Amino acid sequence: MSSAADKAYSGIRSLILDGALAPGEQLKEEELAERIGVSRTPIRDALRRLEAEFFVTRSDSQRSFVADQSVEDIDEIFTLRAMLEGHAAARAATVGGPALAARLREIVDKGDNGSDVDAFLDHNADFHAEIIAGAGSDRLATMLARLVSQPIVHRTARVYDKDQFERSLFEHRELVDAIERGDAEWARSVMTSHIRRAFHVFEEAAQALKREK
Amino acid sequence: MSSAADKAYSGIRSLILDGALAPGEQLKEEELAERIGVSRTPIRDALRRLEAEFFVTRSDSQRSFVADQSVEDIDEIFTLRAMLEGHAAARAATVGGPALAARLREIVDKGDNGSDVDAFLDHNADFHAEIIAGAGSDRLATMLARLVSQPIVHRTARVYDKDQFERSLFEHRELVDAIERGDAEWARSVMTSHIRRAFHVFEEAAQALKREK
DNA sequence: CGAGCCCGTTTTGTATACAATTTTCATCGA
DNA sequence: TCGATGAAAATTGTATACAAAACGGGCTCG
Repeated sequence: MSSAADKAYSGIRSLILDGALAPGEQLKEEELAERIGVSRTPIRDALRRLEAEFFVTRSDSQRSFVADQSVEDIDEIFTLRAMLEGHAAARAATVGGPALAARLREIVDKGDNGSDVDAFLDHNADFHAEIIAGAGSDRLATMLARLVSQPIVHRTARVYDKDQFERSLFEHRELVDAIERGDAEWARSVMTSHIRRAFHVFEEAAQALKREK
Repeated sequence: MSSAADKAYSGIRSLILDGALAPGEQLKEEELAERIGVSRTPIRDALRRLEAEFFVTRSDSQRSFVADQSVEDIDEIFTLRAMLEGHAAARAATVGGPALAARLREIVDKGDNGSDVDAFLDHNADFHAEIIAGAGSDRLATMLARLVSQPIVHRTARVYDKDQFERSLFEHRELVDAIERGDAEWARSVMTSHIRRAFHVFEEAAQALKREK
C-alpha cells in the first residue's frame, strides 16, 4: 500500500486538492519526482491513474495539466454521478432483494448516532458502496469510483449542518424503503435528488466563500 | 502515432479482439513485450489505457487479465452507453441550438447514399461524435470514449441488413428533429432506443452464431 | 512588422538492470 | 490426508541512463 506508486498518487492528489498545484498548471514528471521523493516511473503511473479519475488532463502532445475544478466542472461531475448512481439504485432495487435491504437497514441504523462528521462520512461511504455493489455491475462501479473523488464528498460534508445530516439520513431511509419494495423508479429518483441536493449545498458554500474574499 | 506505446496498445487490443488472448487469460508484461517487439515500459502504459477502457482488469495483486466479453457484459456496456449517450443527446438538444441541428442534418444527408457498410460506419461515427461534442461536457465525452469500443460497433454493423441501416438513418433523422426543436426528452428517448436496438441486433447475431456451433 | 525556420532547452518516451512481491510447489509434521 | 512452511520461480515495481519529441526564443527573409 505504501509503494512508491501509491505515494506518488496520493502525494500529487493532495498537492492538487490543497491548491499547491493550481488548476491548469502543468505537471512536470521530473519536478514531481523530486518533490515526492520517488523516481519518474511511479510518477508516470500515478499521472495515468489521476487522468482516469479526471484529476489530470493531457494535451495532445502528452503533457499533463491539473484539471479544472470550477463550480461548472463540479456540477458536471455531480450530474453524471447522479445519473449513474441513480441507475445503480434502480438496479439494486430490482436485483438486490430483501437481503440487500436488510444489509442497508443495518448500515443506516448504525449511522443514526449523533452529529459526528467523521462517523457520518463513514456511514455515508458504506451506504453508497453497498448500493453500488448491490447493482452488480462491475463497469458501473468502476466508472463511479473514478468519478467520485472522495475529497469532494468530504469537502461537501464539512459544510453540512445538523439539519442537512438529518435530511441525508432521512433520504437514506427512504432509499432502503424503495429497495425493500423493489421499486426501481422510486429508488432512482430518491438517489438522484439526494445527490443533486448535495451539489447545491456545495455550491452555496462555494458562493459564500467567494463573497468573503 | 506509431510510437512504441501506441504499437503496444493497438497490438494488445487486436490480440484480444481477434481472440488470440481469451477472456480471463492473464496478460504477462514480459511475454507481451516480446510478442509485440517493444520493452515492458510501453506495454505497462498500454495496459493502463486498456484498463481505463474496460478491456483489461487487474487483480488485487496487480496482475492483468483480459476482461470478460460475454453477452451479459456487452449488455452492461450498451446499457451504460445508452444512458450516457441519451444524456448527451438531451444536453445537445438543450444547448446545441439550430447551429448544431444544421451540422447534424448535413451529416445525415451525406450518409444517405446506398448500402455501403464502411460509408455507413463513417457516417455513424461522425453523427454520434457531433452529438457528444454538442453536449459540451468533457468528462461525459471521455467516459463515452472509454466505454464505446469501436470494434463492437463495427461487429454490430457488420450484421446489419438493409432494413436495419434504413432504420438507423431514420432514427438519426428523428434525433435531428428533436434537437432542432430543443426537445431534450424526445432526443434522449430516441437515442436510448437507437442504442438498445443496436444491442439486440448484436445479441441475436451472437445467438445465431452460437446455435451454429 | 510578421511568418517561418533553426537550434538549444525542456520534457516526455523507452530500454534495461535490479529490487520487491506474489505465486507455485515440494516438503514436513501433526 | 491436510495444512503449514519455506524456498525457488515467475511476475510486477522502481530507478536510471539515454533517446526522441515538443517547446521557446531569436534569427532571417519577405
